[in-house]
Amino acid sequence: MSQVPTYDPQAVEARWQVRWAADHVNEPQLDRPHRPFYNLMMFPYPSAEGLHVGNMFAFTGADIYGRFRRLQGHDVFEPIGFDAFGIHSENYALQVGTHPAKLIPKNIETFRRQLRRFGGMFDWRHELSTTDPGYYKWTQWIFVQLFKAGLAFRKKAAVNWCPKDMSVVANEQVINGFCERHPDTKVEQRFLEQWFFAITRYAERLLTNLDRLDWSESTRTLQRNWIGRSEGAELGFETPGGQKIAVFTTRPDTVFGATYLVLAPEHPLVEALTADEQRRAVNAYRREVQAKDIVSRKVGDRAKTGVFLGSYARNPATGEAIPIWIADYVLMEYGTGAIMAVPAHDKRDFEFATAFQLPIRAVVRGEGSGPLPIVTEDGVLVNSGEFDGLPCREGGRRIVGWLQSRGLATPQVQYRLHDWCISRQRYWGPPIPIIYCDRCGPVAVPERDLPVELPLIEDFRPDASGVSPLARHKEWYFAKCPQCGAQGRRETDVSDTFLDSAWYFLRYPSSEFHDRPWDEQRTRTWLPVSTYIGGNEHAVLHLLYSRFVTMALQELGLVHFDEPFPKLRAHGLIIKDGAKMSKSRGNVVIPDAYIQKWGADTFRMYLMFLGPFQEGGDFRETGIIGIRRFLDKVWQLAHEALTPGSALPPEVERKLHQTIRKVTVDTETLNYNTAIAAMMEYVNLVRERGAGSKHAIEPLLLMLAPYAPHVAEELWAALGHERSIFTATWPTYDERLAAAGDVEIVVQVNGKVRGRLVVSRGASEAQVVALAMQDEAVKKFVDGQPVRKTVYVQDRLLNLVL
RNA sequence: GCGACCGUGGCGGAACUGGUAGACGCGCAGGACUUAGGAUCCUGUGGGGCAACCCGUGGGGGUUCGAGUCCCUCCGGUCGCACCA
Repeated sequence: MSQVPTYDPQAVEARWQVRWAADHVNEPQLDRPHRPFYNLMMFPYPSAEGLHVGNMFAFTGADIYGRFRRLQGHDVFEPIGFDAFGIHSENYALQVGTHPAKLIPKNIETFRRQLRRFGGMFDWRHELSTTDPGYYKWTQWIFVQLFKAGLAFRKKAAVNWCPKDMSVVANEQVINGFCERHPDTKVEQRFLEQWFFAITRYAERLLTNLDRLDWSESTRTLQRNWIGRSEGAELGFETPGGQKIAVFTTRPDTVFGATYLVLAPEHPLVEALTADEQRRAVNAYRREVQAKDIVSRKVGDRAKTGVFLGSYARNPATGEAIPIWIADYVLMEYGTGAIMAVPAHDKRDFEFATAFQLPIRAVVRGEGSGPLPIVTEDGVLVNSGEFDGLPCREGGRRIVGWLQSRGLATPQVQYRLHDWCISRQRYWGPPIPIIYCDRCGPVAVPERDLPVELPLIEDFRPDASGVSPLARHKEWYFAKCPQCGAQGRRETDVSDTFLDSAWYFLRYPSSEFHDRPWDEQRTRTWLPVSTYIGGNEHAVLHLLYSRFVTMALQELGLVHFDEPFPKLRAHGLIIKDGAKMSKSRGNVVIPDAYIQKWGADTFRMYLMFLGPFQEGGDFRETGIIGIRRFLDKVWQLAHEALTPGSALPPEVERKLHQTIRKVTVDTETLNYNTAIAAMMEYVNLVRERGAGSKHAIEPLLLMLAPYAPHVAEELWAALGHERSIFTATWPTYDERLAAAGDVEIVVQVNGKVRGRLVVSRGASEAQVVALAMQDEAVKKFVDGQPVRKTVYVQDRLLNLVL
């Protein structure tokens, strides 16, 4: 009997990583693949701290899936890259006093080393970094395409300004009024002229397409809520001065109960509608509101404040003159910036009317009719003229029709989604490729002049002026107008990082082409992405932006599909001691030391064994040993299984087929934890029966390969195979063999388990009942009483009801 | 406040369409082998009870022959949205 060598993960893993690279095993044929499979994972932001377990958890789960598909005969393309532009990187660079252009390559180097070490099946030929001019050339090119199509435009608007970042940020980057990157910093409101992408034009499509995407329901719900569609009508309230105040409402049925109007303090008509005697009060209020930051204005159940303008408008339904107020609970950015207040049927209006003693008129009678406000849409209309007695919904439709015929209403759909503000008054990003010319206006930089390179400047500090650092760089700032040749000025803002990542999946398969952003043939072959795996923290940001960009590109005829990620799976979060890992808590786990100690294979499997991949798990290092013991056992078994061996004992054979079935299903559905448990059960049985032959072990190694690729390769080779295990084929199972053998049937009396019987599969009810009645325990509980009813579940259970 | 998800041993977690609750692993206890062992192997391990049995999936109620799974209600937690008209 030969001596079994010791399992030394470091040696095994190093050996195979070198072999894989040398033999190009992870590099699929991109031009003529048989069964292309694009396995995408969300590329990391290369932080200075290096890859942490959260990243590794996500990448391992995605890599297992890719390797699984590979073994099932797909040509799997699994690229990786770096999302290295952005305020986050830049802030860190400022903090440590190193130029990001120096810092980022170092970080990327670290990430590369870690990503190679953990054994991902990456095709390194197609690595990309968003900071590479060869990449951001095309980010700028996309901007130009959208600009030419009228989808990128400049607009002066109230935008979110983060005083820490000293830049504007998108709505999606504001969390409860605080900056995404600075949870203690409230964003402010500034009126700036900024570049926007017209994502709202796609709101309806972004919403309806969700129905046909194979995404987890939670992610789709997040996007739906974010888009925030509401149906209603725009109603016109006329003033004696001839102005028409437009209000958006989702409850046109309650218009008879509108007893006053409220405009946002910033509403353009405020000036004109203010009566002289109210002017002082109105101006004071508007100043007060302006001084207040957005957060304290929007968040919380603040007491209502407001001021009467001193003028009136006509309720289009009742014809009554109703007072016009301004109040900060009405927001300029939603709807028309003005509302009709129906205090009887809206909580906010009710509070306001109560505070200022404004009239409250109920126009809906609900079931039971509780105290005001009655907000239900299930009631019937009252005090509404000819519409009395109609149910709310129908009444609403009829009222809109009636007002529409008088030019005072239009049915309308509103979205919560805003256009995407992409300007950033910062340095570390791709310059927006626009030149301002006094004669021609904003002109796109011609394609031949792209990229507009980000100049390497030492003084890249942002300031609070709202003007980018690039504006201080005069020789860069001035440029000739591409249209008329006159002296022009470059746009000095850079674009949002989320634009970089909104198209990276298009670049991967075509990354070697320098004359086109993506090759048409390659793109037709590989896209859309087969499976996308990533974190739910990007549910609205990255995923929504990517969908928008793809839709726009499709409409421009630049890609052949409108949804980039037909199948998306969100992984869970790894937590530590019940809490999210974060630098401030000091509980961030860095994988390197664990990989050093246990090896990448053990660590990969351990992470996957913590819990369901899509739910995450709690990291406790005590459990790692269990996985190591398992791999040790596999190692031992494989080395003892060098002979084909005789046929498997029936029990082992059955278990093998059951295991293949379970591991196949569980891997496909990303239930890696239970797949691993099934392999453990199988190994336990093989050992118990001493059945460790080649027959028993080879299928196990194939199933193990996605999870622990290095050790699987090593043992596969030890069993005499010359080619990589990833050129072999995933094992198949025989449903008949998996189901063979006897079964244990539970016998219940009145629903309580009283005995167990082993019978052959498919035994009839009569046979089982007869056997059960002979069982001592069962007999005791039946105790001679007549059995009123029997419930028999084939191969599972018999219940005797007395 | 609104919406979604969740609550199972000492711990992480299993349990297909309602059908043996606690798979698998950690930990723990006892034993074997050892100079030694934080290595390895074997046995046990939800709680109570000597046992027969009884009780157990956050609490209470319901449907059912049968409920962790379905329904109602309450409690607790996580996430998302939050004066969106």
